[in-house]
Amino acid sequence: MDTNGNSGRGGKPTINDIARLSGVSKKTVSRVINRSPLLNEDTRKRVDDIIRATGYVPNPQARALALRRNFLIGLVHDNPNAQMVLGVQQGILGVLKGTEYELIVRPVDRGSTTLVADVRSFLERQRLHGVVLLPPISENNGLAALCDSLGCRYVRMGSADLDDAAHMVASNDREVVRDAVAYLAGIGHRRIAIITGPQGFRSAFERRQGYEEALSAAGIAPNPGYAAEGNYRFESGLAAARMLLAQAPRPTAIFASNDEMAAGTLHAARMIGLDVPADLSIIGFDDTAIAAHIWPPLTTVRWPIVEMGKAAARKLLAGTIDEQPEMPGDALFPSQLIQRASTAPPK
Amino acid sequence: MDTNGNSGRGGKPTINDIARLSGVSKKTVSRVINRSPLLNEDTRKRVDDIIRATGYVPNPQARALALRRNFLIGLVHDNPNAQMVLGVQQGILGVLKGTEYELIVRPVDRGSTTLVADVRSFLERQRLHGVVLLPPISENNGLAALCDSLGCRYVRMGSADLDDAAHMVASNDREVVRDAVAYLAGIGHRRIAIITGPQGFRSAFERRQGYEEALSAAGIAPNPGYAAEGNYRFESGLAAARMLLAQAPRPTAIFASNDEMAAGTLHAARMIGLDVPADLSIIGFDDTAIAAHIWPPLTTVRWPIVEMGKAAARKLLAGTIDEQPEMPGDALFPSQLIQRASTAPPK
DNA sequence: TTGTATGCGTTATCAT
DNA sequence: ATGATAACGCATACAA
Repeated sequence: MDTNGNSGRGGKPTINDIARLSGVSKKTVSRVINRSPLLNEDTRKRVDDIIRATGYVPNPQARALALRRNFLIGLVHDNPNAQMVLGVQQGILGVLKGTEYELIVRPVDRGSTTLVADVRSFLERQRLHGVVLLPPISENNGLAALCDSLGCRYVRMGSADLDDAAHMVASNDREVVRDAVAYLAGIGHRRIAIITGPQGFRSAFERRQGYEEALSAAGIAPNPGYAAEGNYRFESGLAAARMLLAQAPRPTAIFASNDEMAAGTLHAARMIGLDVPADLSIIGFDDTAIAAHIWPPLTTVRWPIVEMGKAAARKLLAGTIDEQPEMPGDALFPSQLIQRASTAPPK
Repeated sequence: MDTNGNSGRGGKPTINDIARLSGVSKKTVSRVINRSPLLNEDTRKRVDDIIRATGYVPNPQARALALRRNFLIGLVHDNPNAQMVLGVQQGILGVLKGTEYELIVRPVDRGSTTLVADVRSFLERQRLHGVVLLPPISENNGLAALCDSLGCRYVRMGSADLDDAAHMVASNDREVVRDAVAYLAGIGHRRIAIITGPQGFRSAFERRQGYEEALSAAGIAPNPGYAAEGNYRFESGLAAARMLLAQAPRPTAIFASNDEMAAGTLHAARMIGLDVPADLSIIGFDDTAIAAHIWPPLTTVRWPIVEMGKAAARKLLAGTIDEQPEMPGDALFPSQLIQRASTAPPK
């Protein structure tokens, strides 16, 4: 027996109400909802009018059960960078707005040995439409394979092409760092040091590669003492910079692989009485809020993170009735060097 | 006919598989899942063993349909402050971890005339277990009433008690600002200015009240020229500070209602050659990453935002099988003054 | 304490 | 092009 359909008293209208009101079967209503091509235009319009008039909205829970798939987009990450998580969220949500999709946020522990198993049970339970994988876990090929095997769409974000265009939103870290360091060389610096990100992060690798390529292009011999590793945190930048600034001869410029470490570098310089940029030029990476607000305002690299989040969401929605038009730049996300006041020619 | 249950071939086990395997009805299995008290301990254990052995997990979509309620917690906000959104998320997710609940993030537009209608359709569609309302929209009583009428649990976060304990997680902004300004007075400042937050924000109101109460307690007559309004952004802080510093006599200390505006104040001071803290003391609010990383490190107020997010989630989960123990501090979230290097006695 | 029948609101299958 | 009927997987009412 089919009793769902509340005959107008209380509650929200169901597909049966619409069917009864428009004098068709519920399957036909379903076809209207799902934009089935094999539908008489007249009946489509008639049903559509009733839907609009009643304010009917399909029940997502029932659809999820029947389709064995939810209208949810997952954001799976290991909180590498607050600015990034929030920027990506903002981008995704901007695209999801007005669609029937919602965003569900899922932090994971990249160090855990059960990482893949955790994500698996999450995906199996929630039956998401798709997920966005943030670095560094986006670099895990096992996770991508898992999504595939579970029939869950995915898009990986990262600093290099790890996957095909449908599954990847990449920035050009290497290239832009090459430009940044070339800029330092161009204004006369020869003793240029780097504070790298932690080993195992693709972003750290790419940025260091860009640094080395720029040195090489400028004919500067790499100096092992001019490279120190940080972990993307302020304190590590401070420590790394102190080490770097203790070298003889002292570097006249430091590229820090993110803004937080650049801020640490600034503190380190100040602690030994160095003026920035007169005695030391500093370049950061990310263009977080801190970059423009410290003194001197930091020359840094701006990463179009919100746009990348949007692109990821658009790729996930491709082929659905909520499909968003692919944007021209969805394949390439050029970062750019933002020149502020922390860089100057060496004395 | 009852055919769901896949007899072991492919797919994940359903409640019917468990029922068949343990020789009971599916209703009994359902009782085990939902911890029904009226259950023979023997059968409970037997079914539980099968569940564990098979790795059975109830299908959330089916439960949602039958219960007409989802196992989702919503975070509804209007992005007032990135740090805050992320901190609350972190707190909520920390509590949700290990439970069957997930977090769904929903930005809204507080300026929209359809705000309440938007939230209504969101809640009606998703049938969330509960929502966390962030300021400033948490100050909207209509939203709280809406949640109530929809049978959706809610917790409001804010700077003052707007609701009963079960629905409110509040910080003591007024009190802590009173302490902060009293501290300035205590080290000798008499000309203390304030940069307020935007009108209409309860946090702005509370912080200003705290400022005025402290002045009054210190026997300092309020000077209208020593108050300027900002909008919580860097640029507004910069502009407000320039105005304040143009007053004669010039204030020797400025309390900025958040860190970003405090950073703007620092820039304004530097632009006219003032030394901080020798010529001007500055106190901020939030203890965002920027506070500790600018120069000089900023004296500010630390707001236990992550703990507040946790408390909100715990209140939402109260009474469920995933109930988390109430923590001692779940009613009170004392902020504290973090003394760093941007404050000193006046010259 | 446990089981039977039925509902939850949608989509899929297979007719016509 | 449209409809009748059976899934989808779990919970509730009522019976036993």
